[in-house]
Amino acid sequence: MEAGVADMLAPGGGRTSRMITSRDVARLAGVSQPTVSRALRDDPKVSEATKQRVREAAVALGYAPNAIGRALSVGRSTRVGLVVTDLENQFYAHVIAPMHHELERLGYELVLITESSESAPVAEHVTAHGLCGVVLATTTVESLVPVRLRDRGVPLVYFNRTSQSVQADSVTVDPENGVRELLRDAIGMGHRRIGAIFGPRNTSTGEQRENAVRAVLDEHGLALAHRDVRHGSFDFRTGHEGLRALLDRSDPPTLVLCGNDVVALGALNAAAELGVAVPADVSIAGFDDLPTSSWALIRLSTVAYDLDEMSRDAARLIVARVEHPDAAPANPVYPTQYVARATIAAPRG
Amino acid sequence: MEAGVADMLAPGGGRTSRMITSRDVARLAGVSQPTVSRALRDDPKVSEATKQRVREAAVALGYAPNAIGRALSVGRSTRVGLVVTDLENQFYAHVIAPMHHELERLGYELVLITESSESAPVAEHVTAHGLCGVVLATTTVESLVPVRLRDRGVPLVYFNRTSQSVQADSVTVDPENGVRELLRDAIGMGHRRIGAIFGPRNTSTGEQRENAVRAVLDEHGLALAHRDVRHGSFDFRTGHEGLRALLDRSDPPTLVLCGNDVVALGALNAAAELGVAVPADVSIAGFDDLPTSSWALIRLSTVAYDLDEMSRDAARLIVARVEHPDAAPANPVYPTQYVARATIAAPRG
DNA sequence: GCCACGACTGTATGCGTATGCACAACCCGG
DNA sequence: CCGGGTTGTGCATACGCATACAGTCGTGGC
Repeated sequence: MEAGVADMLAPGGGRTSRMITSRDVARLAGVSQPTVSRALRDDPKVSEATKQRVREAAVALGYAPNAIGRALSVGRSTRVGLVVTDLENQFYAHVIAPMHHELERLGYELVLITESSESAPVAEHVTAHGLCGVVLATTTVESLVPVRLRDRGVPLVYFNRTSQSVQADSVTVDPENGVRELLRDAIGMGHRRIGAIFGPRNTSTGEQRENAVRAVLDEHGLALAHRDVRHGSFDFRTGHEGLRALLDRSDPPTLVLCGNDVVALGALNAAAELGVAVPADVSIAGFDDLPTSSWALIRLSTVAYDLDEMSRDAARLIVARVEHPDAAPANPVYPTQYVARATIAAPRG
Repeated sequence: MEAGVADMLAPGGGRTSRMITSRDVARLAGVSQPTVSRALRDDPKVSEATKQRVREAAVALGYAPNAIGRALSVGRSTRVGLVVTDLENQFYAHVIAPMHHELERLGYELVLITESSESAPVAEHVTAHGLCGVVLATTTVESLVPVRLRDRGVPLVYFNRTSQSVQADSVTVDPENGVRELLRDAIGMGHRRIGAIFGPRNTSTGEQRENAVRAVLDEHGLALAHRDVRHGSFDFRTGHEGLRALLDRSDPPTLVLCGNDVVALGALNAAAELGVAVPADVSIAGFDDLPTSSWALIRLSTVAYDLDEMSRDAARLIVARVEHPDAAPANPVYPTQYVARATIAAPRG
């Protein structure tokens, strides 16, 4: 709280001191600036003795090469953008963390971009921020963002999305196995009246999960009643409002499938507010298996896949694409499994 | 799934096309490059007519000024680093989101830095990434990071931390009021045996909250028994293991205060696993009031403050410091209130 | 013993933008 | 009608780094 001690430096808040450049290192090492550049990048054309001298000088001065200068010089940066909708959404935390880590390991940086309603800005971010590539974790099917990017020749990878119009690397999950296991279990328990709170209709992830559910139900001779399905965003509120709407009727579904775990968490909490017991009165299922879903207070039955690996792979793919623009696109698909916990049980009666 | 349609572009993955520069715009608008630069930055020395022409040309070409070039030219970037420990920690999601948004609004970018165990890298990140300033949301009291940064003249703001040695802007919360309200309530309900799972001993936030608790307890003639207090990180695991340890005894505390909400969530879930009822068997309190804490399934009684505003202010402060290095430091403090929910009730017996 | 060649290192230059300065055009008052 | 000021624009250059190219050695082969 108290300031007290007279600090020994200038009082006025530090003027930002001049940067230490490769030229400073060059002067100290007694070589030219380009030699420093080459030595520190371990160019074989520089003698070992010189490298040693340069390295010592660099350490002595606390020199670190300036990424700005380098980016300008080589014509591209080492910064990849990650486009998301909502940074507060739990889901994204678990893609940002591994992706950030992997990119750092590869010598790249992660730049967060939140997609505002308009589509133009995203493409401009790229030039403005000098991005070398973009991971799209949010685009709706008909979005113009990917075509804009492709038009500008910006390397691109889809995260949990695909597109017919723009061919590119992608990482996606195949919901089928998990959904099949889940429904086999649930239907075996006696669930017939099944509802759903799906994600956005205009995203390939949303569509894909919805299609998987409908297909598997069909195999069992079941179908979703139109009045038992809701659509919305992949967020808490969608699940929260969605479940209230589904239960606000005389004959609600006995099992509600949610577009993802965050939606399911919204639904779970809505049930708690309504005094509706889960799974005694309704069963609820999620998709993603976020860490929160395994909490003792939650115990959400859900469809799991390796989100960490998927996020790291996305990082690897965008880097590979940036460094080898002409390589064949890679489109790994991650399998899913059903994780049975405590939110699905046999229906009443 | 199928590739099908022959795409009309080159098959080999796009070569990244040449960037559109201010010179291109200049050519199209029939002016010189510097004029473009001035016009787009709305320099009053450029005539309105010229500005108009330049703007049109820029739009026509889809030009966006290149941040790299600009940064190199002006000698500093518009990128501020945020140093955190763990990107998966819920808490940080709620500081990153508002901070990112505010920085963007101010024309700056957010760069995430996870503090690895070593302290040296952070300082090097600054030069390497060309950061113009840093927000430290993680530093332990004795860390060398702030002094290193200050030595290099890097603008700095402490987030939820303070330091005696390095004077700088900061945003901090004052736990006192919230803690006092909480304890008045709890002690009024009959709690006497009170335990705590505090955060790290070597952070000012941890210390400060601990001190506040001890001081207020003292006012009531109470004290923490040494065996009833645990220390750890501000994470789920600390709360989870901490509560198990505290309850693994014949005479456990009736109320456990947690260093923050994430710790409290860990404790809450540990209780659920142990079959210990909250608040019937133990009461539990948090600190931060994260969105999750107000879920119907959680209903955590906690100490609240305006984390959004605090995060935005941190963004504003670092920008102000970067732009006016000699201004007097600002050290806003955010007040706290107790939010009574469902995890604190009168103890048994 | 001379030339060709390899191994290093220095020189010159470019990346995209911003800015100090020079310069041109114009306006207005005297 | 001319000079000084004002306004608008171009020119030259700098930022830090990387790289093509030129140069300088020294060495080995014949």
